[in-house]
Amino acid sequence: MISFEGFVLGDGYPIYLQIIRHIKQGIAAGAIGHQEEVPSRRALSALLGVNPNTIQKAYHILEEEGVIVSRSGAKSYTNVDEEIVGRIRRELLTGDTQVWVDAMKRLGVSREEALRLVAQVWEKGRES
Amino acid sequence: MISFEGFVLGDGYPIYLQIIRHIKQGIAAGAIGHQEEVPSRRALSALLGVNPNTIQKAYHILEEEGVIVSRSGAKSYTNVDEEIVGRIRRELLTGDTQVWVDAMKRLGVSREEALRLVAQVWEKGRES
DNA sequence: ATAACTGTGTCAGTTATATAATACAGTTAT
DNA sequence: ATAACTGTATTATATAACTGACACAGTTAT
Repeated sequence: MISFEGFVLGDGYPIYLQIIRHIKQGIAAGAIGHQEEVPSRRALSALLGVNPNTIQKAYHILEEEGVIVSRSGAKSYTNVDEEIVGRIRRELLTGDTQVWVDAMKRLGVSREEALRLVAQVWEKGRES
Repeated sequence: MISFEGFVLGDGYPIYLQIIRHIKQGIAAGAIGHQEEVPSRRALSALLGVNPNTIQKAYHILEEEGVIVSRSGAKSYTNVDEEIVGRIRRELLTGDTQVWVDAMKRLGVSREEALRLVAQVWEKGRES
């Protein structure tokens, strides 16, 4: 069963996208495997304190991307093969890094400064 | 006069926030100085193809933060002193880096892997 | 003074996100 | 079989972001 322990809703970013990201992160990190049970729409909506429709929206998109499989009436499960893990990992890892690097460049930060900044911020991690 | 050359609107992120960010980035990078002319609401709205109200929203927030000064009827100018530059630079630089580092940690990436990834992505820069 | 700009404000309408209240049909354990 | 779950769908409502169309007053160059 996929865990949402430690998951807290942020603001300024759509909830359904946060849920999609959380599951993709779990898959990319190897914490979520193949044929793993996904919390039901109602259970997760109750846990997070959001509307079932919001969960359904997230799950529907994940299904379109081939990450989970739903059968009407039955529980939903992850569908994780090598191709999907690779795709998600590239999407998250390279995507996030590219965004950050572009931001640093626009701020006029050199590569060396940027690397130093990372090393500095990495230590006092407030998460994970 | 503040330049919006090379500025392209992204999607999935509020336009007024993109405008605020663009100006703050210019200030943090040193490209925008003190008492510099800001494009009028109407001129920038025409340039970007968005509604004047959206520009007004961005400028209003920047004024509340003390970054620009507007006098009814006259042109608007930047207001950039040492304190403001420092505040903006910390806000963007540390903020962005923290977000990215947290994301990497959630993806189970080690500090060394992350630094290697940065070095790799830095080269083939698609911007700036 | 007057024309062309400037900032500021309001009102109505659209779209996306999220909520709320249901309903219906398929599955699964008992 | 039946109860308790599941996924799926519909309708209505609220709010934020954005658009569109104005109006009014202050500034500035001529």
